[in-house]
Amino acid sequence: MVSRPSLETATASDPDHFVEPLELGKRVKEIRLTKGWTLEEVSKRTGIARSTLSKIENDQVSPSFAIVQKLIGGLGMDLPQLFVEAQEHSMAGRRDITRYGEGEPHPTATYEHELLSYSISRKKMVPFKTIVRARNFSEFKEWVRHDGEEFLLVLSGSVVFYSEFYEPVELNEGDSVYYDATMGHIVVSLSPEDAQILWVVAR
Amino acid sequence: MVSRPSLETATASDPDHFVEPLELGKRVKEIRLTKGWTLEEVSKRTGIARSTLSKIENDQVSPSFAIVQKLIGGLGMDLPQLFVEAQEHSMAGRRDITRYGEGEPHPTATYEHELLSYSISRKKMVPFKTIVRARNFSEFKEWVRHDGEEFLLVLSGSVVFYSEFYEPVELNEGDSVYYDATMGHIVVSLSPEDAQILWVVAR
DNA sequence: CAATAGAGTTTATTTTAGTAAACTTGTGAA
DNA sequence: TTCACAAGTTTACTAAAATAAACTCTATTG
Repeated sequence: MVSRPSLETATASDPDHFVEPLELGKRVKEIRLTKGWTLEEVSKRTGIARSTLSKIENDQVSPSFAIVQKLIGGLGMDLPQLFVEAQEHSMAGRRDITRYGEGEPHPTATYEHELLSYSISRKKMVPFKTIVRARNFSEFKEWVRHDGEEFLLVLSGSVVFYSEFYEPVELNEGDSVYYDATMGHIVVSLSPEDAQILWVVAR
Repeated sequence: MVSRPSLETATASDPDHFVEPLELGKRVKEIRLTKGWTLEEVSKRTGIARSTLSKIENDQVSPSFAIVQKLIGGLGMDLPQLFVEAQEHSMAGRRDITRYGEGEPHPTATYEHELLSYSISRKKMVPFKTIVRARNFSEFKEWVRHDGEEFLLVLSGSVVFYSEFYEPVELNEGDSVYYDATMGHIVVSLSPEDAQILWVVAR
């Protein structure tokens, strides 16, 4: 038999377009073994030949997208799961306390932010308390706008919440609003003292 | 020339393993045009032949995973982006105000929850205010435990925050804690009046 | 209105993925 | 030990993807 080049060889011969192999095979095998399935069982579930599955697990082929889709169906997982590294979540069993007034300060011209739980990175939410210095819509050059969703709770004082597609609305102590942060949004104080709010952002 | 079956035909002949085609081609073309690139430019960037790109965009082939990886690199996108339907996020341009005391009540023996922003579903975070009725660790049968991460802010009164892997800690008004919610966690009031806290959960 | 060139498609061919069947390896029963 | 067979790998082959080159279509220019 004429030996065919292995995947590795083929890839190495084309270094310009080498991409992190993503260890697809390893990942698939891992999932299969976790569920205690044999190649034959996965073959029945997916309609992919046993031999093909073996090659995929050993990185002897670069499966076509059609095959990858069958795999996903058969292994009962969604696409991101297959590729995104089995990232043990960074929060595992952790907690982070922030005492009153001891957050990380982030002052700006219009807002005075105090970042809470700043010692844990890579978390799903970012909570911060903000003293709203701004009194006027015009103090902002532009709508504030960013990815994700935002929750706002008025802790003290009262504010006006401006948002791109809605009329401005007054919010008093204890009122809250949940909104799409890609929509322009701006908050100004209405009370004599600067209002204080809690903000939580999630991407 | 002998005509070869189209992708559609091939798929249709194997209905058992038919999966949503995911309109990969459409998606790739969309991205390419957005960036104002020609097939030739993408070819140079990815190392994939112009003809192959054309076929991918027109769903005439089911590209191999190696090709998909090159595509991702060349188009400057990550994998999920390529596959996850350009899902208009459900929050698009929306906001939801909850006035003080007007959330959706959810009383339990130990906690009295008031769900905020309950009219928007499928959001990234779930915020609620809770009056902590419990005074004692023993009022709970089991650790409370669920997926995701949780942020807690004490709005009034003082509490003790018990968590599975840490010593109990006293939290007073304005203190906050961010933690992994899969770790057992329980809160009890310490002050004469029931403490009130804000909770935000993200999955 | 040729002639040229840019962008995309199709053809013809090579290369690689996908499969059935043969083979290997390991395990346990008789 | 030998037989059976179950799980996985490799072989030999077929089907399909990947490519270069030829082609089509538009738009532009002299």
